[in-house]
Amino acid sequence: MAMETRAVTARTSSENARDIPEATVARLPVYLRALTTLSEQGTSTCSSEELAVAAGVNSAKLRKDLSYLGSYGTRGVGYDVDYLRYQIAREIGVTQDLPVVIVGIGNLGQALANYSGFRSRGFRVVALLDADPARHEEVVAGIDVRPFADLEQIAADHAVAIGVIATPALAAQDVADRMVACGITSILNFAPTVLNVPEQVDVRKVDLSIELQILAYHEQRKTQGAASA
Amino acid sequence: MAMETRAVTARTSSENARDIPEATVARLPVYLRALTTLSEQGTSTCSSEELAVAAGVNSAKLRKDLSYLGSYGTRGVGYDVDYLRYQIAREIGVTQDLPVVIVGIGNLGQALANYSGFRSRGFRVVALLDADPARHEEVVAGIDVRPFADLEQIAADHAVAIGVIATPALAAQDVADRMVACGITSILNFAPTVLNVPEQVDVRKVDLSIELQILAYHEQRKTQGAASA
DNA sequence: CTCGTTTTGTTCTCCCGTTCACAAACTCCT
DNA sequence: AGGAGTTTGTGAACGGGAGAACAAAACGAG
Repeated sequence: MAMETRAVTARTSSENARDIPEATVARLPVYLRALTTLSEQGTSTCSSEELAVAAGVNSAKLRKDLSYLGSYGTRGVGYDVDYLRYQIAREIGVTQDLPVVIVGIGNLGQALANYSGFRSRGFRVVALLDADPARHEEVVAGIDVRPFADLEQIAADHAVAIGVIATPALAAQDVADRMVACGITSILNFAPTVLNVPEQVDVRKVDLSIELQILAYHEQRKTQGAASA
Repeated sequence: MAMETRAVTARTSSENARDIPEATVARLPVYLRALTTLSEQGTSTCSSEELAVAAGVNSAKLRKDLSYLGSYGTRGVGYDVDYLRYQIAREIGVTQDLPVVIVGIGNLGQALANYSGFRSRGFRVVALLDADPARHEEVVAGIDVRPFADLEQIAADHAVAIGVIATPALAAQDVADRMVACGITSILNFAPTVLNVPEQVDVRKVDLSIELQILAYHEQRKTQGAASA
């Protein structure tokens, strides 16, 4: 317990594994994307200011974020785009493709299966699962839709650690339980439900109507202000 | 400029419009959803502890969040589910449906158009737009797909304030510019790009591969730790 | 070789958000 | 009517992140 607060600073032989603030971790993928774009445009070097603009953040914040990874820049010059890109990809852990399963092949699940960004950004969809037998005939994005019962076999075969839930809200908790039982330790949840999982399992949720409602709140504030003016 | 920092605390006659912390605003929709679920289960009253569990947050945080809206609970008793639900919906501004346009009717756009959660949570999709003429024949979710050029007309007819971008990354900035020109002041962006908009326009972004990459980072940390143990 | 310029890496300060802990307030039972 | 038991609402301490500002380091000109 009390030990853990110190234990995280204890280093393995790699010495590379410092703990990176959560806010920084959430921005690293944004930097990675911006660097990829710069690289595709033929830029080989960039300053923190340029990269910050491309990523939509403050340059001081960008430099501080990068400093948690190490000193990969050159003072007076800037950063080598491809080198920094590789270092960030390595830090995130997407230098080779990670296997992912998608459960729930409705409209959203199909959209996710067809999303090319997964493949190009370090992930490989190894299976599509659905509880509805009527869907097991289908092929989506070149992948057979298989029964949900196959989850255990597939997870074991491909060493899957990441699962995506795109089912209706009512099914989501059951799916999550089965995923956890299969050894999946990271879940991306699109169903509008709070998932109950063991502490060691990471869950991130994406809720479309929540995002819209946040916008609606600010929208209301704006128009209210305009009405009184 | 400098005036604005004080201006927000100036109250209109309603006196209800204090400024709510951004972190709280982001959680209000979660509480709203939890209250709806409780209401559908026939629960008429709940304590902060019960609601906190349903929403997946700490009960102290929940109470503090609600305190920004006013005192809608009863000490020693708890909260009236339907009453609190209405108060939160009113604060967010979703007591009546808000019109929304979706641009980009690919896989993701179709999934969004078919998503029933929009309608049930305070939004109404009034138009689907796509730049590809081949799609203008189609009907998705009972709504005609129309040319992107119709945006201005539709935005004016329905007083649309919220736009959803589900186009490829390259088109997103152009779409955003056109939306802003049409008077849209809130944008939900699914394209993997940083959007450049005037300060008064709110943008929220949802990036699927970024979410996965954040999970990948923690996944890597977990398995690295396991390897050394 | 030295000086000026550029840009990184880091320190310091401030602010927002979270959490604890407790007083105020309401209900119910006797 | 009064006291015991709950539960809300909030004051205060705490931790983390954001941004400004600066020192250290690299490069280039002369």
